[in-house]
Amino acid sequence: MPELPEVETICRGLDSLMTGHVIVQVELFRPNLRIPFPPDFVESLEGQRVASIGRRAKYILITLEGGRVLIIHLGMSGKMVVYPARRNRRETHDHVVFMLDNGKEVVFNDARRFGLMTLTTEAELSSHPLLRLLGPEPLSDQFTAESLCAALKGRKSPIKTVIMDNSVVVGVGNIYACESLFDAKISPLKLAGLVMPDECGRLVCSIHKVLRAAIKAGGSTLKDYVQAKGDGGYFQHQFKVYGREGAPCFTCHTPIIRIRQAGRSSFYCPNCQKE
DNA sequence: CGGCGGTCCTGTCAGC
DNA sequence: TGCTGACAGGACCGCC
Repeated sequence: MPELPEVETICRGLDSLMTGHVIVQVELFRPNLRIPFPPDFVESLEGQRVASIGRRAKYILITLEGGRVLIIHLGMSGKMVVYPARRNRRETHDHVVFMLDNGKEVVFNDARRFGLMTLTTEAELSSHPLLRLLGPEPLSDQFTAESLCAALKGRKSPIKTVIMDNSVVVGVGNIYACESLFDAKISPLKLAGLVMPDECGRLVCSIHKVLRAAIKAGGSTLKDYVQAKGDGGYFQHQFKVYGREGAPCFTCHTPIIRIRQAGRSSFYCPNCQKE
């Protein structure tokens, strides 16, 4: 499932493919994804020209010239696949097809159906229930050592769980939480409220560094991620701890261990990462 | 209010 | 080979 770097990469791909083009036809192959499609979904999109493509957290935002905004979340397994021309048949788990005025098809395919699509307007975007309570973007000026410190104050959960909390900072999923904590040399088990200001500073720097590197690499490809233009990213080759249980730490050669936190796997080096 | 576990759904892989 | 259970990149909801 795409994390923020993947979503960012997909947005860039979709921008070059869709912006300026008219969506001539929309086909739905099921009545809902994680939530139902709005009743006017198809008619609101057909005939509309794409004005711009944006992103907030892991939500893809497709703004139409008429002022409506299509919100897309890819969930765990969703992908946007582009075909050069209309096809005769569908792939398994193709749920939504957008036909463009240049003949290309943009297809939303999502095996697990944790993804969603809905509509809003530019005016209501920031107060939309899905977006309203989101914390700062990790690569924005709003996410600083000071703001992170303030958000961690008094929190009794482990730091790893807290940086995955979208009200603290958005877009840090399981992979990049593990990788950022390794880079910052902080144990995922350390209680958030005990993370010191200098560690907050390191963690913010590490989140920046890891996300930027991943975006530069075009996202990470695991199993079922496909970039908007059909290419996979290659950041997975740069993982230092994620998925490396039992393998030697690249820094100190201590075996990487895996634990379970809030139902998710955490990978870390018990020697390099301090509590 | 914060934090945790359950849940949505399907596919894949390890182990027997 | 075939079955079973664990696990997978997210995020909401309800319960304590």
